[in-house]
Amino acid sequence: MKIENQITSKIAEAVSILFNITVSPAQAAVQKTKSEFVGDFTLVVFPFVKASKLSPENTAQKIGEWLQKEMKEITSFNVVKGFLNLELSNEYWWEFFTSNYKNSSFGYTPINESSKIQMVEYCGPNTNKPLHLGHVRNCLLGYSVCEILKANGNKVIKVNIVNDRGIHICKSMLAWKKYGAGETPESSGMKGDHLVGKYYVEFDKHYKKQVNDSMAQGLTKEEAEKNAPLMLEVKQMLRDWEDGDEATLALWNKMNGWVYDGFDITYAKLGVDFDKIYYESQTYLYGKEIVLNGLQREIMQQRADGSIYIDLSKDGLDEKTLLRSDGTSVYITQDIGTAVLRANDYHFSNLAYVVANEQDYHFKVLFLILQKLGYTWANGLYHLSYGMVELPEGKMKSREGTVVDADDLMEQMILTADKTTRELGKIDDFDSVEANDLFRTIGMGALKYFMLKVDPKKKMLFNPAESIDFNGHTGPFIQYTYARINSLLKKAAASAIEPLKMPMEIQNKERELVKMVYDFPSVINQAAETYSPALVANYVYELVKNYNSFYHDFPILKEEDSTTRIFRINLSLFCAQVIKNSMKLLGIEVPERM
RNA sequence: GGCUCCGUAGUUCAAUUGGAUAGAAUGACAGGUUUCGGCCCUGUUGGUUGGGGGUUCGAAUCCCUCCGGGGUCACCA
Repeated sequence: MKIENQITSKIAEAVSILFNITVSPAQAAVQKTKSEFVGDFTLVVFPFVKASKLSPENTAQKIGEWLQKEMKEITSFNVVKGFLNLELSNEYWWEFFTSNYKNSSFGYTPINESSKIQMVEYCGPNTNKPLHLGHVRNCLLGYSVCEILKANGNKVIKVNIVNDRGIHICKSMLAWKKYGAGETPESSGMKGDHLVGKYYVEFDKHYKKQVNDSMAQGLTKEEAEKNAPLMLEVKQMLRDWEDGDEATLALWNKMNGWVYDGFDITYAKLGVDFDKIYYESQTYLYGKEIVLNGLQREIMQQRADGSIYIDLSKDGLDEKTLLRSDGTSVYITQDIGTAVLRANDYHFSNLAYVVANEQDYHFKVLFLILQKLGYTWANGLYHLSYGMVELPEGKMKSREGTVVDADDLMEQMILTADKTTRELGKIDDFDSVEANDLFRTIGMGALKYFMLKVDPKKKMLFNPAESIDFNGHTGPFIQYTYARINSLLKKAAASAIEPLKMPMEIQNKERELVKMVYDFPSVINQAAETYSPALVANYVYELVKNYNSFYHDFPILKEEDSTTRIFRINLSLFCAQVIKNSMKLLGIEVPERM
């Protein structure tokens, strides 16, 4: 049992005996003492002053005295206004330190048979264009959340949903057929997803020209758009696809194949992966029977024209159409089908969708419908609604060409890491494989940290110039600290064998570090509960800053007192381990040297 | 317009979920045994938490209102 919880239950006991009141665990809970004050844990006593009929100071004083008598771990306390600061014994912290400092999986909860199954959907690409900056945030978040959930003791299943059908992919196909002259990834040397994306743009170009020409001849914009030959052709192509026309399907398969080869490269570079990929072309028909079944059970209604909808007005939402009058599915119907399919495939207890907050309304409706259909697992659905990525000049607009491409972005980061690292000249003895691996580690570390340090729920500004910065609150800063500790530990290898004993004197900064690594498991827990990698990112940064300050102020290998020296070496070891484990949760590697 | 999310140093982000004097980074300026790896460390500077009201021992956080911004309101996805 964690010491905070022990203290909390003792506090409940204390106020019951002293003031004759019963309090909730929340009221008796302690929090970490702020660093400006002396102490380890703090109780806020204001909620008890009415019952104690004493001043806040005296209330705190009484509780403090009682706790000090009852708990051997509490050696002293002080009172500032209504705040009771408790200080734990060095022996307590020492006991914690010695029993965990060598544990390479410190903070991680093991997974066993009774672990919950947690599914996470992320990425969600379309097959008509390459991944962009928005997908990057999505993928990094999704992957990191999965790592955190695993570390918190869940069985995690990572799934992707690929939007591989519909008018958008037909546009690329048609343009390729008309203007492509048989171009392939091999013949052009282009990555498959980029090649297909090129023809999507190509379609738009020709289409716009047709529209403009018609408008010049006096048609309204609407008429021109609707009747442009290209638009009519592409709609016919979609019908052909739905009818199973062989030539159309063959072209579709070929071009999607190119795209998937391209995506695989991008996923690998990003360091993300999936246990199962769902394709909309395979699931889009599945929701229909569920809706029809819902109609029979009168959960849904039918209009005179045959379309089927659900009335959510009693829940503060609107009517939502689920099947068109011609009987075909709409987007949300596919999502209903896919969700049921997944529940049958994996029997998850939770399913989190990593999708941008522009779809908040969609998921509200989706979850509500699934609940109304009576699926028990529907209560375990969660929309991890993250904020959109914006650029200094505003939103990304594909029409204005301001989209930041994922592959280009990663390449830029790695090139910058290359340049910066070579300038420092510390890795002159690396061969080219080692060096390239390092540049990738640093460049991707910078990018990942930059995107994960901000609260997922908030929109974020992506400033290319700042993201590439390696100083301050950045990934490379953390990686550097790790590499430096690693170098220290290598040199210390011999002396570290001596037995670890508690030093006579423990410095404040050492004590702070011990307390910080002690927090790691609860940081993981909180990050898992709130689906927030940002908590881990900010925690590890704080730890690194504290370590650097300690490193600056105190000798480690050069410390003359051997007991203190051994302690400091092992404290460094413990910190390095927690840094590494934290970064792993963010999907970021740490280099042994840099 | 309805619904919804957001607004914190010049800028980018924090703030233990209602707790102490709102903290970091960056920028600017000033400093520090580059020999345990200086991609480091220490200062100074910078705030009416968008404005106003309310709730209470206590509000950046909860409620109301106004101002400003985003998203969303399809038989599109």
